[in-house]
Amino acid sequence: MKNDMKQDRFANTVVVLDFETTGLTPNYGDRAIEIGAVLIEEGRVTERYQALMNPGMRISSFIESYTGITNRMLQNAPPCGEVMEEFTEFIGDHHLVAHNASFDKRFLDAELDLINQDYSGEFACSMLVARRVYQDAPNHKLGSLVKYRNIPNDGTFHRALADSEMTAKLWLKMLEDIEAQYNLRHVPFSLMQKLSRIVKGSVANYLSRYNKCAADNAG
DNA sequence: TGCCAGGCCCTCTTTAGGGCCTT
Repeated sequence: MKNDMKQDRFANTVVVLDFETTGLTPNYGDRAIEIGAVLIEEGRVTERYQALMNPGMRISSFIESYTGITNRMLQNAPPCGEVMEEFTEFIGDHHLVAHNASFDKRFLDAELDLINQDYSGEFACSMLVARRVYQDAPNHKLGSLVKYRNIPNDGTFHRALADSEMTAKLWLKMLEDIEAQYNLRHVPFSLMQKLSRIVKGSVANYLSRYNKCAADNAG
């Protein structure tokens, strides 16, 4: 715990990303059709990235209706490889956040594999943290959590940049809520990763120990 | 056109099953 606190005391810069895709799994040939991402630095969004990409196949009517992204819109979009090449520059070596991160990580890994690219940051999942921190929420879908915490939004959902902006606001709200509720000055990325993994009901216990450790370090 | 997954978590559990969440 002490090492975590030293390691990233000042490293809360993260890229929050969201993919729109042709389906649920790259293992069955699904591809990314849109990437949206924002960079959070010092508790605010400082940069944005959004791009449609042509997956080389027609997308289903379900996806057209779910995302509002049509085959026509993708017709003249650059190919996935071209966009992902550019996107790797955006993410750099930052840590990464996504809502249900295992989904976005699978697509990021699959698309980057195809162009022999990689990334060095670690993932954290806003959904898993929210399940711990907002146990009274009706459910932990992104839209529900945005409503639950009264996070301002323009009503756009299931588009990559809008969802990544929403996830970023949720992430910042969770940091704020955790800091206020557990009297913490700073909640580093690694602590958010840990919170998503501890068993239900032990958030308070874990943070109380974390607080004591912080006090010992200060002393 | 319609289908497909996987990690996490809870419980009526651990030699398992099913819901949640993402598109």
